[in-house]
Amino acid sequence: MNRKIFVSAKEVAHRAGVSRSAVSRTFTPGASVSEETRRRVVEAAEALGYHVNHLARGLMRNESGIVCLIVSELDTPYRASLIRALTRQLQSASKVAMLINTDRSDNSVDQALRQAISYRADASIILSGMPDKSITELCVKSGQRLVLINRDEQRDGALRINLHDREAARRAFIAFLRAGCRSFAFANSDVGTPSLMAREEGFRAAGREHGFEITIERYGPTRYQSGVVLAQRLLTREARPDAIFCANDLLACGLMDTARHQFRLTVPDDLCIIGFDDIEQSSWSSYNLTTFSQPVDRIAEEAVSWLAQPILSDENSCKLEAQLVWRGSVRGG
Amino acid sequence: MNRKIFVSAKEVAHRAGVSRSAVSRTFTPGASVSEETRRRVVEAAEALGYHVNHLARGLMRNESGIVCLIVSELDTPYRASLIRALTRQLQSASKVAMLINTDRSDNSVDQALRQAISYRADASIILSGMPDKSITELCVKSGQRLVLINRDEQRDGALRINLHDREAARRAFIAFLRAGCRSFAFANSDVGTPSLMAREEGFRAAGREHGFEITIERYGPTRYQSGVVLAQRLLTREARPDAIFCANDLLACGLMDTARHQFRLTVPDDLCIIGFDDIEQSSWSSYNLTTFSQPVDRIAEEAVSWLAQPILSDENSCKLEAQLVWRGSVRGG
DNA sequence: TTGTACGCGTTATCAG
DNA sequence: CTGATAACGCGTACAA
Repeated sequence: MNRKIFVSAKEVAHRAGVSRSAVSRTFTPGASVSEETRRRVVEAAEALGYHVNHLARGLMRNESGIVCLIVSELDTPYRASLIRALTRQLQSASKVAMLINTDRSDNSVDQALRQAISYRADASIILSGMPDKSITELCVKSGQRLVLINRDEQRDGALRINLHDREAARRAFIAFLRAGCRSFAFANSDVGTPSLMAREEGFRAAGREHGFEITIERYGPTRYQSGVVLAQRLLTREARPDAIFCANDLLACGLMDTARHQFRLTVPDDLCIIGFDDIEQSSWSSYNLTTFSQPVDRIAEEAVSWLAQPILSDENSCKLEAQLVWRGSVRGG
Repeated sequence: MNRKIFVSAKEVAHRAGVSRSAVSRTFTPGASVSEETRRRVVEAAEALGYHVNHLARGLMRNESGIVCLIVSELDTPYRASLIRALTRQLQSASKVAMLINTDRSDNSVDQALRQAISYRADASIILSGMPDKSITELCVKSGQRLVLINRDEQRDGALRINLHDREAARRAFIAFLRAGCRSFAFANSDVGTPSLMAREEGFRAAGREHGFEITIERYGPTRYQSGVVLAQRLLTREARPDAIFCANDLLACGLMDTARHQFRLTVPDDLCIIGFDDIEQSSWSSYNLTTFSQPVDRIAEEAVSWLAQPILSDENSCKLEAQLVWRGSVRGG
């Protein structure tokens, strides 16, 4: 089981009739080796099936090439597409992703970061939860880079990537208003993530400014089933809303399905809906959901390019815009 | 950028006033250390923020604890849920997942396996594509474990996990027959993965046995949009099918949406549909799709528990059943 | 139980 | 350009 017998540089050197250093240099970009030596080394390596030991190299160079992705509920469409974008970008930057699955508890995020430290990861990217301050400080002090995506809290030395959630919420309200809606609601989970709350507050604020009170309902995790429950709560109210902004697309799908199949409402005639994330399902013709797109490629790009740069300042924040994707769940457009 | 300053066992030893091996023993389960020494070491480690260097440990023990997950299109619902199940199981087994994203080319799978070798991964789990035989042989020879999920090809020393695709296809046909369908079609992508082809052939064979000729259509990647195209091709035929078995749920969703919204058909009255995978969306009320469930937890369990066992034989194959999940897209039930 | 000494596979350094 | 040698941080055989 633990009897692994990988071929080492020593064996390659022996076969090629050169020193170990020559082998090392052959596989180190920018090192000076004669064409002849390189040829012989490469030939021997090929024949033996030699591959540089990244564990040992990382030990020496003090740079493992590993970047930890810390995430919960990674089977959720938005998370999955973000992970895909990140792994791709990391690979182009000659890094490799280590994936750590957490549950919603902050404790498990701490545990994940310890794992990252143990593997001497060059960086950690946190997509879910929020680790304890002491642990992030340890990371930064140890020279590990830290990226926080859609987590709002401030952490010295970390890069924070966020969306303009409030602005988006405001635009959602305006869109509803233009569609002639007069009774507004916000459907949220009870998770309370900063970005989710920012959408809620932005929407409420926009309503207030125009003299409307927003009905707010929160329930469960940020998933389809919660959307079902939220629909049942919101659509049985005395003053039934004719416009619902959902904290994300999964909630919106659940809510839309329930509005149609259980309450026999027509979208967008009886009810306008806007979501958030622009997951693939939102473009499916059963939903055709107007929503805000998370620029996952941009997010991944920002994160990875920041990792490649030398550290500039303690306070590093990156705000990206969420673009409104017009589809058929809002009148007008 | 590469100035990392993690605390080492040496520093902990110094602070605790013991030797470096005492520190090592403290963090090695089953080693003999006195209670007093352990206490002092742990205290010092805590204060300094020490974490065992898994790179160095892996180098010594010849066991990195890393397991590579090689996958393409990881933002697809089925893949994402499988990855989630695998990472969870791996973590419970004190292993960690390294995620490598490939495109559909076999070349990129080879590249991924080289990466796995470089990091001295204890094992590689392949979810997409098929690597070259020479490379898999190198893995096995080097003592790296290999798991192939839903890839049919035979590889010495590797564990193959497969589903009873043919059986499932047969049951799908019987279900259609009982529902009173008389004109059958199979909607496939043109990817040609063994498991996809097995479903196609199993369905065709079942049809033949009952004296029916199956219409087969193939198009594009195994995704929603291909389902749209397949619907357009199948539903404009002179003899329109009243039963379509789709190679997977994504195709089924695209096909169902198109049948309803573009062709104004009612499911299951005008058209019965069965999918494969039981992705979350299939249970959404817009689809309510009858389908076969991929037992992702079982698959992950089989894979990870095999990794923990000593190698038993060269030929290791595991066949799992795909359970039929009855919903509303087939009459009767 | 504890400490010393060595080896794991690399790369960086330095003399040739 | 090349080869010898010293690290890197850890586990462990061995002696105390």
